Amino acid sequence: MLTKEQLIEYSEDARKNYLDHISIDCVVFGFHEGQMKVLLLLPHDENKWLLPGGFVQKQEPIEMAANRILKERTGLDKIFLQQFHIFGDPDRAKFHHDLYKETVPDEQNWFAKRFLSIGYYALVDFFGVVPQPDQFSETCTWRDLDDMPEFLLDHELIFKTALETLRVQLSYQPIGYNLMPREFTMPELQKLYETILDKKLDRRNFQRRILGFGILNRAEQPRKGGAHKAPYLYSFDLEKYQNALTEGFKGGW
Amino acid sequence: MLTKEQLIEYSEDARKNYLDHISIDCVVFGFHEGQMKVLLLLPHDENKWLLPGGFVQKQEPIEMAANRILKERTGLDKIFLQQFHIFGDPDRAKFHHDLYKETVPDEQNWFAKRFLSIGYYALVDFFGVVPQPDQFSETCTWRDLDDMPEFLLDHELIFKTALETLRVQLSYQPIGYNLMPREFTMPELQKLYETILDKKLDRRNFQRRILGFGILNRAEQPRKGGAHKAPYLYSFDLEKYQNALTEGFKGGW
DNA sequence: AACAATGGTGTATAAAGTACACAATTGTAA
DNA sequence: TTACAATTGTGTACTTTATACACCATTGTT
Repeated sequence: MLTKEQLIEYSEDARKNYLDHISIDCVVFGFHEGQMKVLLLLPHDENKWLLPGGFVQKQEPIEMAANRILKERTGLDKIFLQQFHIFGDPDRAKFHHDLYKETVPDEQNWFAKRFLSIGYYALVDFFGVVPQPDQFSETCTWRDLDDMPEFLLDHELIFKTALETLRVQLSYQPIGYNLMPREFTMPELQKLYETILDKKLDRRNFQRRILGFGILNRAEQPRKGGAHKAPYLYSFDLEKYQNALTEGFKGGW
Repeated sequence: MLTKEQLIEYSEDARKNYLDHISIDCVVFGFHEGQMKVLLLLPHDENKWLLPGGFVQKQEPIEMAANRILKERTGLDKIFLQQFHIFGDPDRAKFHHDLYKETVPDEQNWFAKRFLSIGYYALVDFFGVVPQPDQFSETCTWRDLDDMPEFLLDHELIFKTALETLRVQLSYQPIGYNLMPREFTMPELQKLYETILDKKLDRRNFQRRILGFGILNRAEQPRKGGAHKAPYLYSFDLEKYQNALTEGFKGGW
C-alpha cells in the first residue's frame, strides 16, 4: 500500500503526463512446458490480482503506450499486441476508488475517477520475459491459464474477453510464432493449440492441416537425445507466416 | 460554422458533462434498393463528410452513449451496435484543432485537444431512420457504399475498418435481421450479402447455405404482383437467429 | 529381446463447398 | 395468342475439406 504522500505525488505526476480517464490493461500470454501462462501482478497487501496496465501519455499513440507499459513489466520490446476491446462501465474502478478514500481526497487521487480501459492482448516468448512488478505491486509473475486466481476490478472480464478473442483469432489467423521457441516439434505446437482451445485435437489431422497452411519449414535433422522416436523440428517461415497473418485462413477448428 | 460565442458556450457545457479525451464515432449501415448505405453528416461550410459521433457523459456507460448519439441522429432506439476499434492517433483531430484556432483559444475550445475515438458500427432498418443533422452540420443523409465521399479527420479509416469488421463478422455470424424488412425474398437477401462482400455469389449455393443455417421461415404465399415468377417470402426466425448470433457459424464465404 | 512410449505416415468415409442445367412463372412485345 | 426475356425454384455431379481410424518406426527401459 502506498503512503498518503506517495499517492498524492503519483497523482500529481499522472495528471501532468497522462490522458485523463484512459487506461490500458494487457493480457500477456506465454507458453511454457505445455502450459499457457498469463502475466499477473499482485498488489501490495492484497490477495487478488491485476493485469499489467498503465496510462497513455498526452502525446503518445495508444499502441505505443501499450508497448511502453509491457516493456516495463517484461523487458521485451516489439511485442505482438492486439487491441481487442474497450471496457467502459462507470463502476469498473470501484476498488481503486474506495481503497484510499479515507486518507486522500478524490481530487488528489488519480485513481479515484472513472477510467475507460483499452484492452490489449500480447503473445510473447516465455523465456524472453523478465517479470518486473510496478510500484503498486508485490510481485509480477506468470500464472497458469487453468489455475487463474481471483482478480481485482473487472480484470477477470478483461482476461476472459481476451481469451475468447484469441480463440476466434486462432480460426482465421496463424498463431504460434510469438509463443513458440525458434524450433519446435509438431506435438509441441499441437499442445499450444490444444491449450488455447481447451480441447484435444487429432494428431494426424492437426499435422496435415498445419502443414497445409504452408507456413512451416522442416529442419533436416530430427531432434536427438530424448527418449522415444526422434521428432522432426520445425520453424516458422516468417515471410509466409506474415502473409498468412494479412490474408487470413479459412475455417475453424 | 459556429460563431465564436457558440463554440465557447458548447465547450463549457461539454467540459461539464462529458469525459475528457473520449469521443464516439458510429458507422451506421442501412440497406435500400439493393444498395448498402452509410449515414453521414456534412458540416457547415464544408465539402467533406463526417461520421455521426459524440461524447460520453461523465457517468454514462459507453454503449449507452453510442445509443444516445445514434438516437439523436436517426430517431431509432435499441439499435444493433458493435464496438469494433478504438482510434488513438495523437494527430487524428488536427482538422478540428486548426479550424477555430484563429478565433478561439485552445483552452476554450473543446475540440482543440486530443480525442480517442471509440468506433461502433450499427446495422439499422433503412426505413426506420429519420436522419437528423447535429448543430455542426448542414445535412445528415444516407450515402451509397460504392460512392463514398471524402471524409474529414480520420473518418475514412474508421469507416473502412468498420466495413472490414462487418465482412469478417459475416463469415461467422448471421447478418440481416437488422438490415432487411420483416419479409424479404431470397434474391434480396443475397443482394445484401453480395453488397457487403462486394462479390457475386452463386444463387443456388447461397440459398442452400442460408437455409442450412436454419434461421429462416418461409411464408405460405409467394409475393404477388411483380413481373416474372413470384418469389417466396422469408422472415428470420428470431429465436434461432439469436441463437446463431451467440453460437456463431463456421467457415467463410 | 520384449515392451512401453512416442512420433511419422496413409486411407477410407463423411461433410461441405463449387460448378453447373433445366423447368416454371409472369409481363411484354410481336 | 404466342414467342420471348427476365426472374425464380430446384437437383445433381464433382471437388475439396474434415474426420475417424490403424499401422509401422524409433528409442530407452526392463
